[in-house]
Amino acid sequence: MGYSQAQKAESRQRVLENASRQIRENGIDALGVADCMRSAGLTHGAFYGHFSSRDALIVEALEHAVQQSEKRMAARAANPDAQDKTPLALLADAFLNERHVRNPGEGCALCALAGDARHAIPDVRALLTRYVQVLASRIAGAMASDTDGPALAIVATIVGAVTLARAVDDDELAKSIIASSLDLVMAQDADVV
Amino acid sequence: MGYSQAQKAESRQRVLENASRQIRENGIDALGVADCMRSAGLTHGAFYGHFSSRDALIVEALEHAVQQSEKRMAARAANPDAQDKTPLALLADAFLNERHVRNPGEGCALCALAGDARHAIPDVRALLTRYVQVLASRIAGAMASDTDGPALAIVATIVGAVTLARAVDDDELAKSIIASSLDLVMAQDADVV
DNA sequence: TGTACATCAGTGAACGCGCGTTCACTGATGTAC
DNA sequence: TGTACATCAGTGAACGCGCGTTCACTGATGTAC
Repeated sequence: MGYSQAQKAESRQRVLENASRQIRENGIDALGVADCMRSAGLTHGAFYGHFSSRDALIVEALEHAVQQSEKRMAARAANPDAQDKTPLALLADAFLNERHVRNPGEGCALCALAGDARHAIPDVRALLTRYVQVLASRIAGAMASDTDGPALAIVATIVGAVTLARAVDDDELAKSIIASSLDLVMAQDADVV
Repeated sequence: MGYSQAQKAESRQRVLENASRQIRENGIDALGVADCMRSAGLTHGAFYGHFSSRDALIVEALEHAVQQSEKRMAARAANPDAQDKTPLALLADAFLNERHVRNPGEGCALCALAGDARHAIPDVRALLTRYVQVLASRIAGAMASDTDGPALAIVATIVGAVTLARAVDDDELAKSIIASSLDLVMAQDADVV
């Protein structure tokens, strides 16, 4: 066939972005080498020209997803619109909404893969561990109170709510989980004792 | 070889209990037919004398885990010791402790499998959905307030906290997640506005 | 600028492996006489 | 109570299949002259 050098970089990027979406959508175990190559318009044989192994792709795809999330968080924090909302409300809304629940492939990597992390390779656990800390410090920074106390609990509530809303087979229950959790998180904004 | 009828029932129970522990410990995908037969002291060929398929075993093993958790919750609610703790504190302590985090195989099926549910067969999702509702109504019943509002959020916080504590590769962070989440849950006991 | 050729992105067949599942077989159990 | 035999829990080899990985090959790209 013949492909230019520029096309190779594009191919690689396409594979990476597809894999990043697929692991969030279907889980790490479900990512097949042939699958993600096919969805990038290639055959499986070309895979090892781009990545040294399936595990290497998974780590890079997760890095991509995490970076994407962190960029979005930074952009949202710097964004001056919606000034009627507190910083914590802005952050919580970004995770606890129906669109995010319905589209794991484009959403937060931690919400999508928290359950997979325990069984994943060390690099994956390390990446998600760091992301937990980044998320917690963003939450701590967005809160009225100056203690870091509830930040990790809020991360737990957000991840648990999104995970459960996606887990249950009842749409109404899923909505209630999100609504109830959003209320609980927001309540932490006010009560500086 | 030759085995009595009573032994067959014992074998089946052993396979079921092993599978129930294994799916909580390693996830649903990781449960192999040969693995769980071997850990029950049998060879893989005998499997289909007990269960019609791998999926059928998974559903029964999960049912077993859920029933076990529900029994334990009922027993704890009826247990009169530790009267210095509120009913909600008793419930929260049962999930948010280091022993539970360290031993997913003997713990709550929802905390262990919330992330897997999204990719699992409908029967598994249905079982875990019901369990979410059972847990939420137990929490609602244990609270001072008479509104069901925060119950689902507390379920989310508990499941998220246990999932994250098991996910991260840093023991201190895991402990902080549990401690912070326990504080957040306990705080819901007091503030009847 | 035009030609010859080395490079290398991508193809598709093939590999070993582990999995869920099937099945012919074994031999103690437990029933029928 | 003792014997003959059907039952059936468990064994272990075999099956098809999909997976990650390898590799000989193809043909346009892009460089050297």
